[in-house]
Amino acid sequence: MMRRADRLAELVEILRDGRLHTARDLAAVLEVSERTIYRDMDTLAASGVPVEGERGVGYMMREPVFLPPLALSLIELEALALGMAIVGEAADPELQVAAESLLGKVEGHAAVRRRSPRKWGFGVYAFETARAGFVHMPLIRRAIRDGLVLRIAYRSIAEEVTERDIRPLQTEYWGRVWTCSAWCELRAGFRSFRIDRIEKCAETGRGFAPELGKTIEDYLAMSSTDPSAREDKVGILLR
Amino acid sequence: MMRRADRLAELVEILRDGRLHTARDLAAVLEVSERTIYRDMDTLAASGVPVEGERGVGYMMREPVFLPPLALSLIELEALALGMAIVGEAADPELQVAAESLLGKVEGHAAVRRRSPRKWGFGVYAFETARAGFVHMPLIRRAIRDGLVLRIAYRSIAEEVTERDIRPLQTEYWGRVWTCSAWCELRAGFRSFRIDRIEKCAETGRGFAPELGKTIEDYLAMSSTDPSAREDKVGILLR
DNA sequence: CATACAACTGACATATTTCGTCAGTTGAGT
DNA sequence: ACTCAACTGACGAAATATGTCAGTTGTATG
Repeated sequence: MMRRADRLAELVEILRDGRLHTARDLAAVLEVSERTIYRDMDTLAASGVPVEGERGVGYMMREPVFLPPLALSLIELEALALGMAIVGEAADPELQVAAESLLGKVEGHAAVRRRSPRKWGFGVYAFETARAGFVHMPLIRRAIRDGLVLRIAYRSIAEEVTERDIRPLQTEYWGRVWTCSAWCELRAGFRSFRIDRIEKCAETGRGFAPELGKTIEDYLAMSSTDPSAREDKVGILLR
Repeated sequence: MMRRADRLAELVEILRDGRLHTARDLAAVLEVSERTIYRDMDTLAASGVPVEGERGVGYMMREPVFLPPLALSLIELEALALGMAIVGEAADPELQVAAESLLGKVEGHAAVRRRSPRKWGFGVYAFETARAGFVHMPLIRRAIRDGLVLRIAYRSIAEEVTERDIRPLQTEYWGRVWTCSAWCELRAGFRSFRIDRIEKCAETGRGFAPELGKTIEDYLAMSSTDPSAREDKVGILLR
């Protein structure tokens, strides 16, 4: 029972690697006929999975997707709604849109009962400073994902502007501002940059691979050795 | 195609009302035999949906669940992960657990490719003040959901402690502290309480229904007429 | 205690869906 | 022209789902 549904899920799981797959290969892996694969592709496409096939080439997925589990509890739903509300308020437009769309899908699917006009018993109010520098965040996120070296113009607390190449490792949210931790090629060390103080930000065209002593793990290991560092940082970041 | 799957989804949709349903009624609505309903219930239970049947009584769902849509994009996944990270850091344990469990389900299901040890390129660091008063939040959330009057002991900024009955309407997250907006029966007006300053909090046993002039809509309509109110509030809340 | 109710279970025949096979067509690149 | 691989339609075989029937087993109620 349900073997078909399982196969569809596994198909998506395979296609998530973003690479090319022929129906023949998929049929071999899943131990069904090619015909079945073609039918499954129809089903997936009809369900909104962005899979595309090209004659003579194979199948690929436009963008990675994932299939969530099938049951969330009320409290998980509430956590989701709160999280999306915060993201919608405190993150850059790219993530805002995603958060809205995600919550929309969820609410749209849970369409039946509607207890009150205001469904979720909370509001989220972020600070203006969190919004400054949002323009750079999509690029920074992509740089973290794909390992791109960025060139930024940064205005320090002392109002001095420096231009430098950085290898972004992680962004941090402090409830009021966003920062980006990176390996700074100018200073040859780890630095954290308040994203609202980044004046320019562009790709250099160079990429970077994880390098001993320059990875996010190294950075986190370093910071965690000094227990006072975190509190200090908060103080500095938010004054 | 997929008629069975659709029926299962509709079954959950019906059971979401949290009330009692007999197999006979469900069979009538879905236009299948009772036997099929029993088989479907097996399937749902096997899929982790918390549905329980009691002989001689009927079927009920322990806690409301919902079935998410089947495809999320990468950026939506990232928004979800960020949201859950923030909730996990800045909300009370009940929501923390839910956020963790939700993200766990999602990641567990998307188990295959794992580009790097650190999957999400961000960290979230909340303030200690956000954590104070967390003990009361589950009760407050329930009171908002179910319309319960609460009796609280509140220590004002001036350090005066008052005891009062309130009708909680909404909680707000300000990036650093949580507040609860409520109709205050003592002052006969809307008040916002910093949750970390609530010393005691208990049910009164009384409930309340939406009442003209005392609803969350009235409150929001009122606050929005004064554009400066919000900024003031932030200043006060966060000093 | 008897009765009603409704969840459950097993068996078996029937209906429906799903799958494999085969025999094509189409479109793109070489 | 040729290859590759996505696509399509048809049809029978296999697997699955469903209805019917005939029970059993807890729970609640008079």
